[in-house]
Amino acid sequence: MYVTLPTEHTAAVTATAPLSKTCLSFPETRLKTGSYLYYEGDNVDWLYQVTSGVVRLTRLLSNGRRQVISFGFPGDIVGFPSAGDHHTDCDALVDTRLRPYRRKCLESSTCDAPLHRALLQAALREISAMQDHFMMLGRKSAAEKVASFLNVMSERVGDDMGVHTRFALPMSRSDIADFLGLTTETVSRTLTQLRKSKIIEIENIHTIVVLRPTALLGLCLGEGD
Amino acid sequence: MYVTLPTEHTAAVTATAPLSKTCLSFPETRLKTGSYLYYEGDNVDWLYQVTSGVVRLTRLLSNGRRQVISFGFPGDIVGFPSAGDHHTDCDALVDTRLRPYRRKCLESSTCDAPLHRALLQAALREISAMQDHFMMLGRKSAAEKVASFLNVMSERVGDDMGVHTRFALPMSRSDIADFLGLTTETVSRTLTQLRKSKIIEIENIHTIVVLRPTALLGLCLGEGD
DNA sequence: CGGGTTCTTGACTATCTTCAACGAAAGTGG
DNA sequence: CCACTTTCGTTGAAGATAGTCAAGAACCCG
Repeated sequence: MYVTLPTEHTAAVTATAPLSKTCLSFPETRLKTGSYLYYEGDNVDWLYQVTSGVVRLTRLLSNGRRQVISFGFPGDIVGFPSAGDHHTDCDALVDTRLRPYRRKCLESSTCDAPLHRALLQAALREISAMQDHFMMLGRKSAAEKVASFLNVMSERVGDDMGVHTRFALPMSRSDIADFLGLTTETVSRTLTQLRKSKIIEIENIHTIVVLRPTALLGLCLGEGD
Repeated sequence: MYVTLPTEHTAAVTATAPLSKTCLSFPETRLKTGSYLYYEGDNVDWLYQVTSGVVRLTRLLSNGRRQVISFGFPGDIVGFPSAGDHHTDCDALVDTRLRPYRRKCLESSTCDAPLHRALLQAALREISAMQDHFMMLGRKSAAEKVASFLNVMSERVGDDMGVHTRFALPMSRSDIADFLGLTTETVSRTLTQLRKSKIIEIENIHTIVVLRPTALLGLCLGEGD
């Protein structure tokens, strides 16, 4: 999951259906909270489609700085290889199930052509979503970043409750910070501000209710000027 | 071209050789300075490999904010589609030549399997390079960003002059700023600082000489602490 | 040469980070 | 199961980094 621009209605709510029925292949992988699916530098044998739970893709810099590259929510594909290797660490934020696909199904259409096409399309969608994320990282204020993040979460995993939307934040404040290029303090302060302006309610640390979706959407684009 | 981490030696200097000899197909496209190869929203019919010159991929936000997504230098592939459409604008910074490949050669291996594989690998490399770029946008200071940018430029298009390296900056300061998530003023000030500390020489506005590559590399990783 | 754009530099300001303290939540071991 | 320890989240004050506004210099193009 990336922070894409709200204008483009990510119409298709990401589906968790199998990408192919031909070579349905392998049983789901189960991953307990905190355990790793792979590490940076590992050889890639499989790609995975998250079917339930949430994973986190991270990249570390020598001096301890960290970037959360993306979160993998149900429907997302994780594990695209570069030169055959993984380029990030991947671990589970909560108990997670993943449907494995052989790497060679991405790289060749011989074993399962529809699957090959689906994985390729997923890779291309990934590129496009990452381009939007660039804009967010490079050109948005802290308030816009946090608002955009909450907005995407609400669209992707929110429970519709009429005007309101409730969703869980399975990740920590520092995960959010490292995802958006901020500090935990700034994330926390920004959430508090959104709460005080009655745009969201912080039901508990890991549960957000969006009270005024339109106001939130406005903040994503930088209206509060 | 993205700002990747300097640790991983991008060993293979990106080659401008054709990706396939099978279906060598179409004559090179020529693009004059300032003219557009495609616009955001255009339907994708072709991908292009830059053979000479430089293109710029940009994305605009309603309020006038701009993100330069990447620069296309010789060897780079541009034009990866998302849902069949272009997701950025692309124009030429200088007179440019591009080798076109049919989109369907990316999406299916039927017409030219080696080309299909090569384009797919290029897309996967793109994802990996963009992940590094996230780190740069989200977690680096202005000085680190500019130093990293110069470092990548020097590796990609620098003329080796013994210890020194000279290269042209075909893009404006504001292109660099929009690429790195800074303002033109900050880019300019940072370059001046690098010049004053004798790490680079600004031969003229669009030509840089790296005088102390090791010092530059140090700044990329944030040594100047 | 002249006009317009781009680049640089300065002064000031805003935003975000840093450092620090405290409270809440969660994990651990007896 | 409870007390203890540790981690995580919030808040405040102070400081730094980068942005804004403005002016002048350098560059480019016709």
